[in-house]
Amino acid sequence: MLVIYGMTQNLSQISKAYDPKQVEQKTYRLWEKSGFFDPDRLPKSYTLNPKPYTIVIPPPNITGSLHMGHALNATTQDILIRWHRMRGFKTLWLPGTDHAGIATQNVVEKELKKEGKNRHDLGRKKFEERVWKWRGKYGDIILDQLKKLGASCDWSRTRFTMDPDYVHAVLFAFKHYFDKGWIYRGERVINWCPRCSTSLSDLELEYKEEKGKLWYIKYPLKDKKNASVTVATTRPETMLGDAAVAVNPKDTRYKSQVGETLILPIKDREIPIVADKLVEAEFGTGAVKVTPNHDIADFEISERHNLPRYQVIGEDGRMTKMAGKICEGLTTLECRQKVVDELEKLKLLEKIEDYTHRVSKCYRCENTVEPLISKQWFLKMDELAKMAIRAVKKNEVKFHPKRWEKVYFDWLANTRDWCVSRQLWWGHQLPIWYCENKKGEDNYFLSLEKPKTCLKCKTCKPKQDEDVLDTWFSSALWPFATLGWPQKTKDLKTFYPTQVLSTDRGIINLWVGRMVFSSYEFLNIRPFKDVYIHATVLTREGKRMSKSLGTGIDPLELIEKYGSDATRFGLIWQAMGGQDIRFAEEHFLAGKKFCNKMWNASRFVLTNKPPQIKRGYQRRLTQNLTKEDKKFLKQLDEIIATTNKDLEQFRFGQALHRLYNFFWHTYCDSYIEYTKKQNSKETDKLLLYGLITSLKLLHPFIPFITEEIYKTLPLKNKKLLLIEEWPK
RNA sequence: GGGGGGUUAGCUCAGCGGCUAGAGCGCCUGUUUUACACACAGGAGGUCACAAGUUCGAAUCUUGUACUCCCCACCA
Repeated sequence: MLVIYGMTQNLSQISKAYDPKQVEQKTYRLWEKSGFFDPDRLPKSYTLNPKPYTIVIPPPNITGSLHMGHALNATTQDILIRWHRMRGFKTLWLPGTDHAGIATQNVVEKELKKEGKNRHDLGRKKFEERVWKWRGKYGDIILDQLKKLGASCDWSRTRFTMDPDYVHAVLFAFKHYFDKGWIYRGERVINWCPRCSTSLSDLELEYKEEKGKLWYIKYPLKDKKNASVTVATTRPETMLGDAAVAVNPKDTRYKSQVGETLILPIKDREIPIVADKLVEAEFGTGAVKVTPNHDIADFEISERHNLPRYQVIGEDGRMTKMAGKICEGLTTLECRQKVVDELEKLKLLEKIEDYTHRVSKCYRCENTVEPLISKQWFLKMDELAKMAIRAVKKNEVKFHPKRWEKVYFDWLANTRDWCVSRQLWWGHQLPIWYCENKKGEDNYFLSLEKPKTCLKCKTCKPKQDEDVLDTWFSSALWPFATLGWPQKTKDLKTFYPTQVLSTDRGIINLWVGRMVFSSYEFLNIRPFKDVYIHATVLTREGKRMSKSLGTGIDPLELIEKYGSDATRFGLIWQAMGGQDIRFAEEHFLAGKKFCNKMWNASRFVLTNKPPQIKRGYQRRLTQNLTKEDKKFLKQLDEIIATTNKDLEQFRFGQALHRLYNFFWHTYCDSYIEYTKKQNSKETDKLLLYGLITSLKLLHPFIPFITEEIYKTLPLKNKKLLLIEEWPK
């Protein structure tokens, strides 16, 4: 019989092997019940030194379920959070989810498709209701999964980007930019996904190499019989919308021909030859067809040369009336064949070459993106981008590892104005209203509420713009909108700015940059001090993990198999600061073994007449100790120091390796073995003290088992390890 | 086209100017030594991608080469 934690327990009751299933759920409930995830409910000692420490979680999509990236990122953040909480900071980890406009809309549309319906059958309102219903059912699944991992988020502060308060913040921000004159409506060639019927930003594209052809087409000169200029194109169907042929101004082959007129085949339209620096003389024949409405580069050329515009492809991805009778209504691919056939008949097809090129795809549905001219809303980026650059240049925001700032700078320095409108139904609808009576460009106004009367004509019932905002427009406000902005809330005052943003390298520009400038614009302060870019988890073969390819690994299966602590261990064990980690299951096994080792070492210490020591017991070098004791104390001091240092520098893997080594070899192999031959009260105390310290140091990494063992320690006035004092 | 990683034991990775190059997993031999066989004791296994250079000394620094992965970009 032995006395553990104030109650009598049989030795046989303590299992020889550690079983995470017996511990993890139970322990998580204990933490939740304690309320200590909520910084306002932390014990008094935490309010004496009210230094806040805040991390906002990168809000996962409501379509998501936990994948390896989330698991690694959540563990990383939880380590930082638990470490700081134990160090006495007023610690907040704020969770939440993102409505993820296009992604979620697609999921619900797929569901509808199974019922043989589409969103237009329902209508906008019913469709939105349907998405809300979907969200209610599946929207928080991933947050529940994070709990399985041990994430110590303050769930009472969970936010969603479509919460009423959050919607208000988004519209408030839009109005701010609008009033400043930074929001404008314009016609541009944008990336259009015909399947999703929406515009996409450049960052929302994915590229795929595709084998195609390069067609060489002769465009006859108007005034010279039998003479022509040959252009090369991968998309012959777009020639129906050509407005010119362009050559490089320095290209001697064409110099004399600039200004002459060509006859566009099939359409028999007269088009000029223009000189533009964008054209590369080396490509194809050095002469390029210019299709202003269906190519971003061509649009720019057309602006410089004042060319007319012909819209030959519609938003449905089919050829328009303007394409001509023989092509109208055809898909672009059907039309391509038609055009090629016609050209052959006219003997204007010089040659066809095989050609592999990059095709833009929608990042959500993988359909080929169609560049189209369209009226969209833009946010001026020049000032904002400058702010974002300055913040990092002045070290107010730091990237870890540092090299990622280059990705950030490169994008910001070259970015165009941000197309913030999306033709979706799920999202924050633009607070723009159109007058029914007024014509022309000055026919709209902004109103956050539904206007009672039209601000333009005072008589009509204005119609709201149907577009919604880019989902990233709302996530750009995440760090402060979640804390109550634009209201001057207590939370905002207490917890803002946040300390660390931990995220994936894939969204440095999509998200991080935009949060930085938003924060400076609205609060004149950085949103976070450190941006930690965590490793990307790849397959064992070094390929991207992908659900659709079936190469993904489900972290929940790992938790099931090895336990949550071992899963965290396995991820962090490999997170050495490099960019990629290949999935290797043996590291999770190592985690499981390590937990077992801790379990048994603790069993040994606690079943061998453990000494009674006080909770705040601090052993320091004194003359009463043996040589071995002193050595161990020194090693203990060292591991405390290196753990702190590693964590300060985001060296999570290194910290864990050192702790592993310390616990297994220094503590178990060396010190425990030594104490077996030793009969000294001081040594026994030190042995227990060493265990306590190890539990504390390891708690941020493997919180469940350390908490469970701590529970059984013979300490007076014990608290949860969750809020115990970090070793000094 | 531009940029950034990587190449070290069978596998996944540390080490990034200086003791016989390390860990986990795997493998081999032994041990049921009363915390742990998810363990312990011991062991095999590496021209640190290649080449040249700097240095008293290089896996570590420089340059080049090869292979590989990832970003970005308006080569139609």
